[in-house]
Parts: sequence; structure tokens; C-alpha cells
Amino acid sequence: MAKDKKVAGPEARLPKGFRDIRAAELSATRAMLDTIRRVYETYGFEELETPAIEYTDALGKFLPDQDRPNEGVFSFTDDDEQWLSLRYDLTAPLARFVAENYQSLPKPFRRYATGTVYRNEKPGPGRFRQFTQFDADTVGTESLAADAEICMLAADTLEALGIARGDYVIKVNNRKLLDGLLESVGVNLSDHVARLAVLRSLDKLDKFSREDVALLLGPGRKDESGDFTKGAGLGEKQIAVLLDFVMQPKLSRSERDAIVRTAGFEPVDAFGDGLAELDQIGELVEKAGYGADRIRIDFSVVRGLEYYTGPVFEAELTFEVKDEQGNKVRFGSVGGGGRYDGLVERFLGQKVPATGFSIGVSRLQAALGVLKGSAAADVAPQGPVVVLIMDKGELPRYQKMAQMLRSAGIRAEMYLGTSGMKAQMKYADRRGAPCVVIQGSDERAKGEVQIKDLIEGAKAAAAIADNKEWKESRPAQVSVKEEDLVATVREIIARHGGAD
RNA sequence: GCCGCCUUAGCUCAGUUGGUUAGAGCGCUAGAUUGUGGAUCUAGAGGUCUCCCGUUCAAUUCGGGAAGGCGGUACCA
Repeated sequence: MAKDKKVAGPEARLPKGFRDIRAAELSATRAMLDTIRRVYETYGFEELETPAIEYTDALGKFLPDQDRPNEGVFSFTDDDEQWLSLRYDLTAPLARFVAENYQSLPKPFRRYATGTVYRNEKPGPGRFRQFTQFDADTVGTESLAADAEICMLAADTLEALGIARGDYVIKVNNRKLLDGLLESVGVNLSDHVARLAVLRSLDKLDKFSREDVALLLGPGRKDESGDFTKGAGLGEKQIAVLLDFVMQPKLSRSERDAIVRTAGFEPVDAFGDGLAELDQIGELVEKAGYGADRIRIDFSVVRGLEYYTGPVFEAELTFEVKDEQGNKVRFGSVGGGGRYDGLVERFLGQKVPATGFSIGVSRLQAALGVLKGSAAADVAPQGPVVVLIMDKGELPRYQKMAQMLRSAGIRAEMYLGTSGMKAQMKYADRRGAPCVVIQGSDERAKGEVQIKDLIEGAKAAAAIADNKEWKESRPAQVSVKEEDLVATVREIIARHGGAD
């Protein structure tokens, strides 16, 4: 039998890294999106929707020196043999939109957008190949006030989602500063490979110890499976300065310079510029009332490597939770962003500075689920009232009852299967129905209906062990006149707080 | 991509030092109860023991390879 099934057709299976999402989780997601939207709108951002597919060159993701798109993006060709790709974030499409509509947009242009994005990468726990982001961006100003505001928006949003102050932090750094620091200690910035190797190593400070990161910056490191990661090849003195600097964000301005100088290096201009920008953002948010418990300078934040040009932000959850096995789970980054002054310029040829922030909704939702206890996070929504079929010859009557309930704004359905009453009760139970409507020939003759409160019934049942008694007592079941059907059902739903 | 571990029922897992009919719990279906979801009891369905190749009289068990999963690491625009 099973054999026949197998050869009869394709195997029903979900592509790796993708998920089916059911009603309970979807309603939690929708609530989150509504909350985020509300916060973004109070900041004055306007909504924009762009398609899930863009021309690959608009995303800027062709492999260098090949006419094939970057691995990592899902791509295909259309009938005209043009490369198309699924968007991998919401920022590149925004840049395309702004460039295409530049004349008609108010500047600065401030928009928010939400949608699913796609990445053709190895999935991991909490990491999928399709996930939802929620972005806000300000395009067309180089004012650092825009960056400061983005950080405040991020903090406000996380708190609106129920994350307590202290359970998260918005970390801020500056790419100019990092590049300036590297240049100051003698890293050749035009050597792209070397620069990325160093930045990536520094980015791992939240994951690895100082010693391990030092190995990555220097000769390389062996991971616990025995695999070897090639290092950036820096000298001990360079490594010491980088780590000393990056790991101590609270230093004063002169102390910062001193770390670089005492090792015999001369700070370059970009280093000072980056520091000045950071200080300015720090002052802006602080004067707006956002202290270091919410927004904090952290020199180890690197973020994505391709297009950021100035300040970068990262939203991190700081609480620790244990999973079922008792292992510590850290959620880390649930959002990030930064300034990308070159993205629109790619299309327009003129400089259009921009800054923005993106929340990883799917990841944040997973984290919130653990924070609040998964039971509370995914509450199954209440199902519809189910009208049972006691007499197949009376379908129109039952359909009419369902219709009356619907007209009164109550979600209701007539049982559409063909099984007996027991199976129908089971069905109603599984759907999460608050109550069922029963009318057999006896009730019909009297112009009545039986209404059984399933939620109350389940409670009553707990006290009754004997099946016969349970059946005969018919807990939480009332008989009412047909014309009182709607009122009685409404009362039951209201009692269970399901009047939404 | 690289490294390590894993794969037996829908789920969680026993088990077979290579030998007739491979088990449990949970779940599912049905009956006890011809009009009542729970609980209890009874019965039933459900497995090419992931796949392919090899060793062997004999492989779910041993060897090799593949696929899938988990974890680490790399990448993550």
C-alpha cells in the first residue's frame, strides 16, 4: 500500500528553509505587524509596497565579472532572457523606487515597508530562506538627526512590542570610524579581502572570546568540530590595539586617541570624523531622553558589509532563556540598519544619502514566544460556532441558523461533513468552537434549539469521571426558543471574552 | 561550502552480539454509548527498520556511497 502511494506521485514535502504557518502563529504575527506599523506611523513614515521580484541588476547582485547572479539570491530568467531575482531585503528595492521616482517625491522621503524577503542560504535554527522584515528609512538627508531618530524608533518599537527596557539594547557604531581605525593601524583598505576579514572577525566579539577573535585576526582558529578558519594575518600589536579599542566603548575622546597612539600608530582623519559623528548621535538621543539603557555606542558592531557608509545600528535582545534541554538560548540581533549614502547614487549618478532600520519580524516573534512562554505567544484563535446536522433532510434549516448568526456578526458554520453526531462534536472541539447549536426532531417540534457551551462543558467534565453521568447531565447545555438563538450564543461568546 | 553526529510507526523513542511473526508510549480510527467533544475500557489501522551498492547461506543490524536531519564553522549583500 505504502509502496503504491510512493510510486503514485511526488512526495509531499516542504522545501528546506521554508515553513507553513498556521492560524495561531499568523494571528500573533498580525498583532506584531499592527503594533510596529502604529509606531512607524506615529513617526510620520508613509507606507510603500514594492514587488517581491526585481531585475537582478537593480539589486546589484551579479557576481563580479560574470553575468550570473550572486549565489544567495533566488534568481531566474524571464521570456526576454533578463535576470530576475527575489528581493533579499527591502532596502535595495527602496533605492530603485526612489531613483525611479526621484522628481516627484518629497525630500527627505520617509517610508516604511513590510514584506517577505528571500535568501538562498543554509537555514538554521530561527533562520529561514523566507522571512518577514519591517523597515523604516529616511532618504535624502545627510543629517545625523535622521540616524538618531531611527535609533529612537527602534527602541520605541521594541518596547511597544512588550520587550521591557533593559531586555534589549540598540547598539550604534560607525563604519567611517572602523575603517579609520583599520587604516590607522596599517590595514590597507583598498585590499578588500583583508579589510573584510578584519571587520568580520571584529563582528564576532559577541559570539567568541577575545582570545578566539585574536586568533581570527591573526593566524586563524580551529572550531570545535576541528574545522580550521583562516585568519586575517595581522600582527600582535595591531590586534591588541583593535581589540583594546573596540572592547572599551566608554572611553573619553582623548583616551580613544591614546590607545591608538601609544601603540605607535597615527590616527587618520576618518577615525576622528567617525568618532565625531557617533558623539553627535549619542548627544541627540541622550537629549531626547534615550539613555545608555536603550541606545548605546558599541564599537564591535559591524553589520552587513556591502553598502553601509556611516552609522550602523543593531537591535539586540539581552535576556537569556533556557530551552527545553536547559541550554542557554541567546537571540542576539533582531534588527539592524545604518546609513547607505551610495545606494541611490548607483542609479541616479547624484548623491542621495539615506539611512534606515529593519526589524526581523520572524526572528523577533520566535524570541517573544520564548520570552512569554510559547503557550501564551501562539494562542489558538477561537473557532466559529458550529451548527450540527442532526437530520440530513433539514439542511436548509441548519444553514439558515448559521446565516442568522453571521448576520449578527458571529462567525458560524454549518457542519459540512457527513459523519455522525459524535464526530461532529469532535470536529467542533478541534476547531475551537465556543459552542455548538443542536436541533434534532424533538427540539424542532418544540421550536427550540439546544446550545452547548463547549468551553464551560470542558471545565464541568473535569469533575465527572463516569461517562454515563457525564452524558446524562449534559453539562453547560441549555435549551432555548429558536428566536433566542442569536442572543444566547452571543452571551456565551461574550462570557469567554471572544467578542472580537 | 567545510567538520562532526544522527536517520526504526504520524510523533517521541526501545530493540535485534547478523537468523522465522520488529516493539512501547503518545496520537489516529472504531466500538462500549443507534442524539453529545472530556475520562475509562476494548479492538483496529499504520513500518520496503531513509535509499543504493557490497560482504554473507541470510543484512534493519556489518562495510562503502548517497540523500535527509541536527550541531559547529564559513558566508549572510
